Amino acid sequence: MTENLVIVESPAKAKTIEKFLGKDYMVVSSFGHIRDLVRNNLGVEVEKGFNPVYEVPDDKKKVVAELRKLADQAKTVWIASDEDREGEAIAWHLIAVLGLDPATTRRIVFHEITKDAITRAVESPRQVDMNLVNAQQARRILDRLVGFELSPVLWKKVQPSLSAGRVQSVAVRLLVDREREIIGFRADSAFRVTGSFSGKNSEGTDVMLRAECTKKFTAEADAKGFLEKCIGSAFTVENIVVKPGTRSPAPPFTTSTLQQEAYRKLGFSVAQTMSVAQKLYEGGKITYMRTDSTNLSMLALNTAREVITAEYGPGYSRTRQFKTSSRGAQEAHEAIRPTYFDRKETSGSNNEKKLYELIWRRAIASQMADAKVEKTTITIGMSASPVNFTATGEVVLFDGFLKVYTESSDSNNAEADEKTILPRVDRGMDLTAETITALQRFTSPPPRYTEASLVKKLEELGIGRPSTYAPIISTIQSRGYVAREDRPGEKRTIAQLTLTKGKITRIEKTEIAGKEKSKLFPKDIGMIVNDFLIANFPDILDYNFTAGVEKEFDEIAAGEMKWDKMISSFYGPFRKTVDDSLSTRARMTGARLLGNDPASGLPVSVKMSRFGPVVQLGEASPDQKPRFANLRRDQLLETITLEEALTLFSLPRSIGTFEENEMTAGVGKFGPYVKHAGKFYSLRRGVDDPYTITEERAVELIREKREGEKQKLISEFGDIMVLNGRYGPYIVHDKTNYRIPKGTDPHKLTREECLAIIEKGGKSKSTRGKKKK
DNA sequence: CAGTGAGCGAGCTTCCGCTTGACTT
Repeated sequence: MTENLVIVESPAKAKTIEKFLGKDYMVVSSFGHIRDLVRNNLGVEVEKGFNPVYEVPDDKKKVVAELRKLADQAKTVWIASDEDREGEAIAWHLIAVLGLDPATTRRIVFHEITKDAITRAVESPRQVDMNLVNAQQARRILDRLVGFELSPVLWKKVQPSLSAGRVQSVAVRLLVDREREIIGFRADSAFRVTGSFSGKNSEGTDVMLRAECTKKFTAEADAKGFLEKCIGSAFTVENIVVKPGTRSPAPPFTTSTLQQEAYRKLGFSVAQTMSVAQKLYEGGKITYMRTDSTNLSMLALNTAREVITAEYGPGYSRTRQFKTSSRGAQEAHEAIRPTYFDRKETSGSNNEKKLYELIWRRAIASQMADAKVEKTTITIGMSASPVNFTATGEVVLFDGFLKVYTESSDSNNAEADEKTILPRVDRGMDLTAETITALQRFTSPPPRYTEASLVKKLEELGIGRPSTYAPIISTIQSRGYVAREDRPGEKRTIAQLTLTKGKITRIEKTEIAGKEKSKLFPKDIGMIVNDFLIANFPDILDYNFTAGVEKEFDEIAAGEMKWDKMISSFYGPFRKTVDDSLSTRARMTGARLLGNDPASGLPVSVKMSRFGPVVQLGEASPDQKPRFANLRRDQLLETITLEEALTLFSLPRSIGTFEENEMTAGVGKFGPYVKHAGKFYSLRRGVDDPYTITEERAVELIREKREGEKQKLISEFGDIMVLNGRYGPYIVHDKTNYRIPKGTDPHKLTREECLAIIEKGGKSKSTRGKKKK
């Protein structure tokens, strides 16, 4: 018989709390929500006042049965789910599903996980706040109505199995809008003039100084004219301005900022960051990783101060509490920080070590003193023109938090971040221009989103929650709306004029523009769905839709609005728009006529087909079948030209012979390939191109694959093979794979030993052929 | 196992937010 049963949301939290509460208390976890709207239909009885129809999902049945058993045996049940909308709803569902008495069940909340805080919480139990629960139900029902009414419209008007929702559709819109800005962008260029100056200062020291001209020249002739003026001009230090400044540390991590910095500093994807953080959390090394709060507990502030004082000295410590700035934050948890500040490093995998250190540094730095800097600007005047040159530099007088941590920025402009130290110069000092160069610089389009910068934007708009950022990124990719891709970029020519020793020379350089690494690109189906949704449901696709409904959820939580009234006033007009779009709108295919093929005179068009974007040559008629070709990964229906479309018909093409057999290059089910003697060889993504691949390279690929196959095969006994696979060596027999017992050398296995393993049925459980639920 | 691309129609797809394992050829 348990005296007290405490239910929390997370098992790791249960473990720590149990230690503080002593033996009269048993602490267990609900593993998040235990009940949800039914899965296979709308789950909302619209006619009955939007009555929600709940069920316990299959994967929660076990937890619920266990909780029910424990609750029956306990004298008092305490529900300690998080103190936010979702947590309150979990408490309410628990009471309903476990058949608890609302009057005697005690609802408590922990503000931090310390003995004091927990004892205090236990001393002041309350009852479930139904207004907060209703705000959650309204949120849940609205999301279900939007998702389950919009998606079927897409199935009818665009393609089956597509999806739309309050969050994902706006995430896709951000990417599509940005892509169109990039498509419409025309780069301008201007000449940036920089000079290297030399002189002798009042101490008699020779100094060199690089400075930038304050004027930019659009036309090359103007830049050249300016350089000509520089010949014979006198240069003088006109002014020196020294300004003190301070820099402050960033707040400790939230989910969103952790994802951004782990991407920028460690190259982690959003999902990777969360899975590594989960490991650290389960190991008790960091606090909870799904949080929107920058708040630190009193205990954390105090121990951080002790560690900083001991490690760096009292001058480096400055205790601060940060205000959470993000929209719609619910602050049920602390910021992400190390559980123990005195542990600078941790054990575990390399990634765990790296992420832990990042979290440690960020949290410690947030409790450190400001850095003191001195910014110097030197202005150089010239006799031949009113135009100036300026040099700026920065000196760190006191490093403060910079000793531990500097936040990275998203800009790929490393030059702009560079801080230089300037030499000592004096006002009125004469300078000689050693070289002056005018370099052509192009403006850049707005940057494409990375996974992490998209999360940042969503958070700014108050869309999505810490627990959903990673799933959102994954959903919009798995629906095919967007894809994470690299682009090699294109070469372009830039001009450079250099003035040295009274002579101007001109050279041309090349630079790579538009190179992208691991960026999110909208795909055709994403753009078509986006345009359809904006045309028909502009309100829901509005960037401020979530902010608007959140305001109403807050009113429901405050008891100032009825939840069913809010839902009803949304659903009326929404439902009408759904019906209108179903009855009036035509199918969307993104079709475009590009022109006519000069060779055959046939019309050339593009559209979204059942299997993806295609270019079509000719029209379907009883006596003629049109030809089709797939678009390339880096092409869009919206921007492809007639010329580009026509080259897509040149595959498969012959590229030469090898060992007396013809080689052809093409694109098949599994991507670009070279075919030779009936066998296929995949091309390397990002390296090879079926349109341009040479005979030599194709032969190289064939040889590489043959070599690889040799390595893969460890031994062969007729119908039994020992192979090297992705997860180590294994045995194949009769199309089934068998695990090799640990400690066995796969190279020494005999046919008899293999048979024994097969007999024993050391079968690896294969899900092949089975449908995943 | 290196396509397909029409149209019919059955039956299926789908949301967001809270939490962990399962399970890899």
